[in-house]
Amino acid sequence: MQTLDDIREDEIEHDDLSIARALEEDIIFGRLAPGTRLTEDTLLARFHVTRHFARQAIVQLETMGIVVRERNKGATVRSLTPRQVQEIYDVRELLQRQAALWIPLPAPDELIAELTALHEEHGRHVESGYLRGVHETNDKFHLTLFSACGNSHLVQSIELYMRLSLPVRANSMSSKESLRISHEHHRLMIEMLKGRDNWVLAQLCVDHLQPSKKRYLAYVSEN
Amino acid sequence: MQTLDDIREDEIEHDDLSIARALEEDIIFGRLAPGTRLTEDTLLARFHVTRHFARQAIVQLETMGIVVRERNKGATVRSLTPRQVQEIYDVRELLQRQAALWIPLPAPDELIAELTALHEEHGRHVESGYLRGVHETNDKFHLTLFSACGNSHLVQSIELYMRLSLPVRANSMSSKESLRISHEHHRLMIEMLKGRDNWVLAQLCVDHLQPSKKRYLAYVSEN
DNA sequence: CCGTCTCATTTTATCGATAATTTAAACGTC
DNA sequence: GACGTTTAAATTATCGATAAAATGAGACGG
Repeated sequence: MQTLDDIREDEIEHDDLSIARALEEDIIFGRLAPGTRLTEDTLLARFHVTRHFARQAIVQLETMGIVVRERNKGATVRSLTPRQVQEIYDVRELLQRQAALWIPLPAPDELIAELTALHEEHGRHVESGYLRGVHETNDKFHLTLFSACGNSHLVQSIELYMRLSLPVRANSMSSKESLRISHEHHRLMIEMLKGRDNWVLAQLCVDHLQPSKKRYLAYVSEN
Repeated sequence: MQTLDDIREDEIEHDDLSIARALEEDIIFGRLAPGTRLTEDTLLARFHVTRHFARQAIVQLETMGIVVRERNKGATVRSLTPRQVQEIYDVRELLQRQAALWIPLPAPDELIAELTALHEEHGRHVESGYLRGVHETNDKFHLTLFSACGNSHLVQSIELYMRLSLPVRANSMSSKESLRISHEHHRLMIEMLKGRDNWVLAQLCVDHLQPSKKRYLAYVSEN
């Protein structure tokens, strides 16, 4: 397997936020396994920044919940027990269901248009196998959708839990079939936004979360 | 009014977390009004720590959500618009209701005992007018109660939103009458934990939030 | 061979100093 | 007197160096 030291990013200028984002991506694409140690010096070498920024990036990752830090011991990529996964998804479902219920239906045309555009881009990335794009448009699609509920704090919390479940969702990125199913779900959501039934929409949003959760739990139980 | 510069804490040794806690207290007791500027040098002088810790304390406060930072401009105590207050409380109610619904009833004796002890301490602080103690035992009471739901992530989010609503709850600390009402609510909650009806308990937990929210919204609308 | 006690190495935590940025005031011009 | 420009003060951001802590390897006694 590729180790952290093999990766170099010479050209780009990094600040702590862009480092955090890069590492976040490494995690979702499985380049950084849960439990991996994250030393300051490694980041320092990889991103060519001062200790200050490497450090800040790590505290960033900590507040984003995708890394855990122990005093005087440094950071490791967070690894989730099945119990934690269940807890996180229970809260995720709670938050996303409520957000869906709060969206005023039928949704305005601009929102439909915006989501449709994202949906099409998402589809293109799925077919071309460009995983980074899939991930980005997927998250943006959901965030845009849920923002329609009108409660920015709720959306922020949803975003937090999307990040917490990053390692869980990583698995599902590998199979094109599951990506297509996910894409189809999105289409249905847009359809529902044109209607008037919040409950169906909410149920759809909750169901949408199940596949990757189940796949992950099945995966860890057999290992 | 007392300004930040008037406060000195010479004796005590501070780290960034204890500074954050001290400032958190200042906010809930109204010593630090929303919108107040928080410069590093001020903290430096007040707590006699190096710039490093003052700085870390501020980023702590930022992630706790009780301070906002603008790049190259520093931090100010977060001030909430009525809209934001409404949003925060909507999510708070959602989270706390669900936590209450998830608590297995009837609750085990140890939990009842623990909560009863906290409840009595809370009562003593209310009567003696020791506000710091009231605040601490109050928060501990709710956290202990909600922890019984078995979902630590949900509890963490509840904690976050308790902090976000700090400025709102500050108002309610001033009147002993409202503290007594709150205390009575707690007693009822303990009673409900002995029973089997999650829905009544949940409703109680939601109702418990209303007074301070309403008082705050009424307060800002007349100013 | 096992434990445990140095000691060197690795890694994180802290510090003081300097650089960069913003803010506000002083100044001059029209 | 209003407006734009320059300068000085205040404040935050960044840096490199040093201190402190944890880790692991090897030495030593049992």
